[in-house]
Amino acid sequence: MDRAKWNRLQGKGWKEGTVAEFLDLSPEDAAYVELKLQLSEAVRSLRRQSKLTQVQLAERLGSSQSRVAKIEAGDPSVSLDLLTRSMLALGASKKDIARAMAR
Amino acid sequence: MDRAKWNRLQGKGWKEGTVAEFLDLSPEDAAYVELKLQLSEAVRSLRRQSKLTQVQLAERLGSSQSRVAKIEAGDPSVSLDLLTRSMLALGASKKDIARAMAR
DNA sequence: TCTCAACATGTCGAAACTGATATAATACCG
DNA sequence: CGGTATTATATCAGTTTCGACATGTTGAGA
Repeated sequence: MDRAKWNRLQGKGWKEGTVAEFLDLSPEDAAYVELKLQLSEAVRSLRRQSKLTQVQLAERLGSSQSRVAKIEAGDPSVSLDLLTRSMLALGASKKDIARAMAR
Repeated sequence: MDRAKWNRLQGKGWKEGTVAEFLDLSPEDAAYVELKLQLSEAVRSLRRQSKLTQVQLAERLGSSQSRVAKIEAGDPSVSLDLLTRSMLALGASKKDIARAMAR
């Protein structure tokens, strides 16, 4: 998976949109991108449901507000590990995470 | 999640066993460890089903045999990202990955 | 036994990811 | 309007994870 390609994804708007078959991504790469985006959406959604600010989630994570913002923005510098740990920090179970990924 | 703690997990046998409530891990940390171990098992299982050697999977991944061995050994130096990309390289879908995680 | 393919383990420099910091938008309320 | 809380974006040095390499172990077949 190419870094530059991933970055181009960021550039465009594609807020709401479904996915990224709009670039020449292999099905594999597309699935990987989707997985990360779905988790980032799930984090934002869960955090809001929990009535937490980004600062508060950052505290639970031992991280910073700016990183939480990046997590939720689908920033390419955010790993699946961090996305997953964010879900767990919000009280999500393995099943919850699996559900968010399978969507 | 403490690095040293994760390393101690490696030390003990606990091959087959269910999980890691045998150390003082928070439910969160335990879930994170479980996720990684479940995926590493899924990778090995899928690779064998596909009749591939570690070298062949490494080629698909653009990686090396030694890293694939670590992936399947649940080595702490292996990220969820790499585990996930391994599953995808083996043809797994998002749902397949979710299934492996929810187990 | 010897050979060979498959797998395991340790190490290292390079690349990716991280928290922190600074600073800029945005939004709500007085 | 100013003030305050929340979120967004950029940058950077420290850490983690990476592929690669070297080397060791295992198991099956001759």
